[in-house]
Order: sequence, then structure tokens, then C-alpha cells
Amino acid sequence: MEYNFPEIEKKWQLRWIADKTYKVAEDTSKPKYYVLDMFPYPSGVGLHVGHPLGYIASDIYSRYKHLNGFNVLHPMGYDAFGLPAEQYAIQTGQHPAITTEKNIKRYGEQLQILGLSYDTDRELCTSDPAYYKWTQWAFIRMFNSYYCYDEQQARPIEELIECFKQQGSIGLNVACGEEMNFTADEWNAKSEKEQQEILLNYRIAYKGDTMVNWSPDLGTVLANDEVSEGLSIRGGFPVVQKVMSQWCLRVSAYAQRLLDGLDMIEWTDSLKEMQRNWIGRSEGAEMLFKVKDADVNIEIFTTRADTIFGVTFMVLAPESDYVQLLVKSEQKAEVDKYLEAVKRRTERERIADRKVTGVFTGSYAINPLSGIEIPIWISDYVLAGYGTGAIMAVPGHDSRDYDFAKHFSLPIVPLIEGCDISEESFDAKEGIMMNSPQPGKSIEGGLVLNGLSVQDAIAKTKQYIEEKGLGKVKVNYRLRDAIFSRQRYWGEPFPVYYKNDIPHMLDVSDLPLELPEVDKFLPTETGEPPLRRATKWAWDEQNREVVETSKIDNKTIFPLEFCTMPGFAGSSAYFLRYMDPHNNEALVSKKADAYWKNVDLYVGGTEHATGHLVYSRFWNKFLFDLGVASMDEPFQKLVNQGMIQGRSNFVYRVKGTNKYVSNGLKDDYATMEIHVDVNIVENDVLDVEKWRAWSPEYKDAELILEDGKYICGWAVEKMSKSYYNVVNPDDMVKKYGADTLRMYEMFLGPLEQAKPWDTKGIDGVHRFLRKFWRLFHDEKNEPNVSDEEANDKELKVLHKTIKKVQQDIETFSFNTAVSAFMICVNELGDLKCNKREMLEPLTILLSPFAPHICEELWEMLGHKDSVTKAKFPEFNEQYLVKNTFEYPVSFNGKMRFKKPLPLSLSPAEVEKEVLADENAVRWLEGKTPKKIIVVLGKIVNIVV
RNA sequence: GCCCGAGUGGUGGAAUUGGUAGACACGCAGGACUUAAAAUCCUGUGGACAGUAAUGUCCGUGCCGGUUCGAUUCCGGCCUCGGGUACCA
Repeated sequence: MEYNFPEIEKKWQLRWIADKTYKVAEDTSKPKYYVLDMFPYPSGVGLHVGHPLGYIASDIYSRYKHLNGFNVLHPMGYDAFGLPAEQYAIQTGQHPAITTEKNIKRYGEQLQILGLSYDTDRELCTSDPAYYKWTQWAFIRMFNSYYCYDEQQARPIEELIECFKQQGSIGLNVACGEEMNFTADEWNAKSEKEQQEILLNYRIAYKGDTMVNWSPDLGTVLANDEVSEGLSIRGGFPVVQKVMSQWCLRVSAYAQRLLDGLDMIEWTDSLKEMQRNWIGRSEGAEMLFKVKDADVNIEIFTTRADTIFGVTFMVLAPESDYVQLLVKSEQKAEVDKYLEAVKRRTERERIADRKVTGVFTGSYAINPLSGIEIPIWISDYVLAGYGTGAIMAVPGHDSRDYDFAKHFSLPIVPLIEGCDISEESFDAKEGIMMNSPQPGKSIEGGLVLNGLSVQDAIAKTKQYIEEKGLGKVKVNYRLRDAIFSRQRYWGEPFPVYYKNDIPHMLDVSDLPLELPEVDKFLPTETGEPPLRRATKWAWDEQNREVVETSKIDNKTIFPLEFCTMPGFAGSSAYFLRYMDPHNNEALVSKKADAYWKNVDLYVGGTEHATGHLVYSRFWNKFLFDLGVASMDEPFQKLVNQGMIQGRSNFVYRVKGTNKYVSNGLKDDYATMEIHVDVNIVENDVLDVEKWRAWSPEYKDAELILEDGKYICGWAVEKMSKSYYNVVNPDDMVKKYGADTLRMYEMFLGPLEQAKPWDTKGIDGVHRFLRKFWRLFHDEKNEPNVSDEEANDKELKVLHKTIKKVQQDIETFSFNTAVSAFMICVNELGDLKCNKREMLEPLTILLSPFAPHICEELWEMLGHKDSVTKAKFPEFNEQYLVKNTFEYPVSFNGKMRFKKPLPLSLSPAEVEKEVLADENAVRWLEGKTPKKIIVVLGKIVNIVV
């Protein structure tokens, strides 16, 4: 074999390990660059060919940066806590730690054979107590912090307590669950327990009653980003809404900073947009509606303050606290019936059938601007979790209110001149106001909006209600606090014990608090989390250690928390830990953090847009506030690699027979499509022998061939075992080598685009590497490199390639970079060029893409040091400059001829040249040119 | 519904700021080398029409229109597909 990739790749992988080639340390003499992949969850099935796409891309980029003199941090680790390992544990009884370890080992091997330049000494794993110690530590710090809006940062909770002692809560501008008003005296008079309960309303990590997504099948709560269309993302189980006391993180306090920070970072617009939508900032107004004959004011939120005169009723969310206050006795039975019906419906059912439902409370509110009485209704189209859980309904200009009004025959008032609301509401924020107030229903000296544009009316109303004290301008966010408890075993234990039902934190010096052993990984019979089963899960406050559960006396020994942290806990600050992974005194040392700062390039999939990428930005901002992280934003630049889909192959069975017809002939028969393993199909041609051996049912099958071949049909589907379309990177490496696989994955198409994996074409890349190898070798495969000087023609080829490849790498256009290499090697092959002056820079240039072969050739060229220590070649513009050019000229976009002209000519001279050219004169048919268009020294057109 | 993104040969995909559309690769067809195969190399390869031929002409970047000397690229409208999100007031 002339290009012996198995031997070469093995040799260099072992040498990289032995020499610690990719080990990095802080080095202030060099600029730093931090390249990070989103670390994988090590699942049982191993990697398929789609996973390494991003890893290869980031590896190419970090190698490229390294060649350009940067000190590159490029680590890898494992996000090891999670549901699949636990589900597997429940089924088999095997401890998730064992499964996880096994899977990690397999992942490690699969990644290693790809030749990725990770500093493996920095590898981390979120389920390792030495790592999750710092997850627990951060949680304690969040518990001991509150968020101050004036300072726009997290502050120690002691400051807030001091404030309460001195002046109470009045006038404080801090993040909290619900507004509280108490004086210093009131605070000081409260018991310790009451004070602690109040503080939970302010802590950044807090325990509170919240509406949660509860999955009965999984036996746990889920965060909003773990639920889609009323089903859990993992497993697709139904989710119901339920009020539970849970640990939460006050992510909402950071909403504005999370939004503002997006302007400072280089992410794709679509990803930023997704985050903006998720955060969902909306500017509006909060207004109070007085309830008739009751001492209650209903607070509502609206973005359409201008429509205040079109309010014909109000609606409360079924879970709203106002409901019980406002239900009149004569309506009570009906309301209770409705509330009961709503409770039974899952989130999914609510979405699936959008029937208009609701019930009248019997109470009326008074429109503060018109004085008109309006009925108060209850309906599940109003959400308790957003705004105030109550709305003013404007059926003329809100489609949901419109449907409700139509269904219950409530009045509808149009407010925009010329709008047609006979069939549907007019929701657009445009037009000129009318009916504001309605004729004959104005209040003396009240607000008048008639004749104003919608935008002006919104502004005027806001100003008016603020002046009159009827409400205030308010910004609302869709972003909810993160629910941080999971009723699960395989997660980080909370460093929390309960004393008199009040949560207390362990001391930082007591960490890590390790997961206890349990007999089963299932919830208890009474539905409590698995940790309830642990026999040793109590905290001895005096000796500061975990002791037997049976010893709990609630005097010195207390119960520990039974819930564990969710999947995103461990992945929220791992990028900081890589900077200083063995530090036992801090998450990251000041020195390491000051040097590495933040991630310069983060590569991963879009599926984390609203989960991980929100949580980790929040977490990092919190640590930034503490002074632990030096950068406000953790990920400066982010590139999303597209998903690699599977490409399935089919055979076509003629119905009711054991005959199979080739794709091109299938229309002549009634057939059914059957998946066939893509690994026994090449270029859509079925390997019949392997197929017959694949399954007994095909052993004696009759085939109807075309041109002597069986051609399979194909379709793009998810890569999945059940479609038999999973392609394993190990097999590809075995067959073609890691260098070929790396380059082929890049060649497949633009990095960010989703594309199907198709093995067709990998031969082309493999062929390229063989051609590259042959440039350095003679017919007998003996090294053969000439020391002759390169000529201009060859240097032009080289410098053209350097320029193109450099540009392409910097713009993550790796597919065209691979093309540039192919063109270059083809041209050098044509020139029969084997000159060292050419081959050395080319080897360096190619080494980020195909490191193994380049190391081998580099060594062959007589270098002792690794090619990774080389310097990226500089291109010289001088070799690219042309003295003359041969550009096409077209007349009115139709006729063309080619003419070489010196570059230095002025447009007038060009015109003269053209008229002197007999071809041109012929094409011009005697007409004189009106205009000769010369762009940047080239003729692009001649207009006659 | 709303918000993004994308539609180019048989296939994956190129094309800088508006300037020769289809680079590069796959596949296919033909050829060279070989006893043969593998490997390698060479030639052709968007479509239609004309020509013995070199070649030439026309049509072609989802559809319709616009701006321009010139549009895959810019503008307006529509269609299709992919992603996100949703009773968010």
C-alpha cells in the first residue's frame, strides 16, 4: 500500500500521547485562544458519523490558530448526569456510574482515533465529585446572593438583611418573587423562620411554590426548555401543570443583561433571535382596574395601552389569586366546576383542542379611563405565569379576545378608523384611533385618543396613567426562573439540609456532598424521590458529616434534600473549569481565569439555543458578579454545526412475493419499501451477497435487476438504528483512515447546514490524499523530493492556495478549503512538481485537516519537531499579480470574445484597444460604442 | 399564526462588492495501461437546436414582475421545503 494510513495514524496517535503534544499551559508570551466543543452526553450507542462534525471543525480551527502562534486551549469532557443512564439503571439495576464510565471509555476511544488535538489532561466529567463540588459551590453562592437592579448585579444576601434591619423592604429595587412591603420594625419583629421564608423571595437560588411542568411518567419536574408541545423532549411523555415547592434559579433577574449581552457577541443572527424570543421582552403598562362593590384592584399587563377604551370585559387565569376573591356566591358552583375541568386537562390537551371555554365570576370591574362597568370572566386562555395572570380584553383588536367575545356574545368595539371587525379582529398596530372614548361615554377632562396614530396613542396613554397614578410603565419578560429540582437519582445532590423545614446550606468546606447509595433507582412507593431510599442521608451539623438517616433527631442531625439538580447544572460553568481543572481550592484560579478569560470559539448544535446557552450565560454572569469569572459573556463567537441526517436505503418487495425489484423498475410493480442496512449498499448499489447473508428472509429472494445491478431507493431521515442508516465513524476510519474521514466530513457541505450523510464521494477525498502522498514519492513509493527552486508558475499555485485556504478557514468555509487543496494538488501533479519549497508549506497548510499524513510527510522531509510546531505559511501577493489579463467582453450581454490587455490601461485606452480589435469591430457591426464599462481595471461590458 | 433560513446539473455543492453560472467532488460514458482484476491516468458530461467538424445560436440558478448596460446576487409579490416559537395580552 503506497499510502499506508492505518500504520501512519496509529504511529502518530501514540506519539502524540507519549510526547504530550497537545498539552497546554498558561504562557503569557503568546496570545491565548480558547476553542470549545459542546461536550457530549456519553450515551450507550456510541458516536455516529454525525457527532464528530463539530469536533473536527473545531479541531481544524484550533490547529490553525496554533500554527498562527496562538496558545490554544482545546479541551474535551463529558456531560455525564442524565436520564438515559438512570432509565437504564432502573431497568437493569446497574449503577449509572458504571454505565457512564463504560460509555465514556468508548467515547474516548472513538474520539481518539479521529486525531483530535485535545489536551486530555484537562478532561472532566460532570458526575465526578471533584467536579460537581463546584456545581454545588455555585449553588450555595446563589443561595447566599440576591439581585440588585440598581447595581445590575448579584450581591451578598447579608447586605439585603442589613437593609431590611435598617429600612425594611420599601423602595428597594431588587429582584424578587413577589413584591413585599415591610418596615424595618416589622422585619425585626419577625421570627427567624419568618425571616428565612421572606429571604427565599429574594435569593438567587430559592425554594418556592411554582407552577411546574410535571411528568408523571418520568416522576419528575421539567424545565420549560425540556418540554415541547406539552410533551417531554426526552421520551415524549405527557406533561401536566402543577404547583410544587421546588428549588429555582432566579434567571429572570438577568433577563435584561442576557438580552443586552447578545449585542456584544458574535453569534449567528438566527441564534440571537431565538434567544431574544425566548427572553421575550415586551414593553407595556400595568394598570389597576377597581372591582365594583369590593375592595379589590385587579392588576393587568398590556402592550396595547391605546386600546383601553375598547375593553369590554376582563379575564382571569384559572389559577389566579383573584379568582377566589371575586367569585360571587351565585356563580360559585359553576366556577368550581370549570376550575375542576381545567385542572384535569394536560398542557397538551389545552394546545390540541383550542376550544373557547370560560365562566363568568359574577363580579364587575370599572374601566379607570371611561368608568364603564365590565364583567370579569375566567378562562384558561389567560396564563397564570405571564404578566399578572389577568388581562383587559379588547375583542376588537385581539384575536383571542375576539373569539371569546363571539363565543359568549360579549360586546366588541372597533377603535381604529376604517377597520373591519365583522369577521375577525384587527390586530395590527397601525391606523388612526376612534371611539376613544366612545361617544357619550367620556369622563370630564379625561384622556382622549381620537385622531392619534396607534403609536402616539400608546405613548400618550402610558404618560396619562403614570401621571394620574392609574398604573405604570412596565417591561415584562417571557423568560421564567429555572426550576432546579429533579426528583431523580442521577444528578448532583443539593448541598442542603432542612432544619425546622427551613433549608440550610452546607459549608463550602464540606463539599463535595457525594451521591448516596440506594437500593433501587426508582421513586419510593409514596412517590418521593429515589434519594429518600438512601439509608445514609442525614446531616450531622456538629461533626459536619453525612450520617445514617435513622439518626435524624432534628436537633443536631437533620434530613438532607432528596431532590437532585437538573441536567443543565453541570454544563453551566464547565468551560471555566477547563481553565484550571485540577484546582481543589477554587472553581478556577484568578491567574488561570485572567489568562484564558472566556471561550473565543464555541462549536455546537442549535438544539441548545434556549437551554444550555441561556443557563450557562446566566451562570457565568452570576460568577462574573462574584468576581470569579472575568468576562461577562462566556462565549465570544459561536458556530452551529448543522445536523447530519441519515440517508436510508430501500429495497422494493413486490407485494405478496419474495421478489425484489430494482429502483428504476419499481413503477412496473406494486411494491412495498423496506429499509436495508446502508452499510451493505455502495453508491445505491446493493451488495447482493451481503444482503442475502444479512437476514434469512432474503436468502432465497428473487431479484429483478437493472443493468445487472440492484439499485436501491433512498430517502433522508433521522439517523437511527431502526432505519438501518447509522454509519459508524470507526468503520469509516478503518476503511479510509481518520484523515480521509475528517476531510470528507468537511467536504460534505457548509458546516452550518444540515445535510444527509452520504458515503458516496468519500473515495474522492481519499484519492486526493493518495495524490498528495505521491507528490512526495516516486513510482516505487520511495521518498522523492527535489531541492530545486520553485518557478513562478509553481509559486503562483502555492500562494493562491495559501490565500484561499487561510480565508476559508477564517470564515469556517471548510468545504471550499478542501476543494482548494484538491485543485492545488491536481495542478502540482500536472506540473510534476516535487520541490521541497512547495511541499513544505503545503504540508503545514494541510495539517489542520489531515494531521496524521502531514506529520508523517513532515518527518520524511527531515523535520525532527512535530508539524504542529511549524508556522503557518504567509502568502505573497506578488506571485498572484497579473501583468496582463484576458477578460471577456460582452455587448449588451450577448456576444463575447476574449482579449488580453495590460492591466494599466485607462478606460479611454481600453476603448481604443477595443475599436482596434477586428473581432470587436465585427461584433459591433460598425456601431460605435456608447459606453465601455470598466470596473477595477477590467472591461465588463460595452454598450452600443 | 408569527420569527428566522434555504430553493442552482443525475447527486453533494462553488460563484468576492451586481460582472464568463455550474469551481471541486461524486456518478455516468468512452479511452489508455494490464493475461485479467485492483489501482492509476486521460477525455467527455446543464438542456435544446444547427453543423461532417472545429464551432455556433438560443434557453437555463423555485415562480411572476421590477431596478440595471448586466441579476444566482438588489427590490416587490407568490410557491415549496427546513428550523424556532406560540393562547406571552
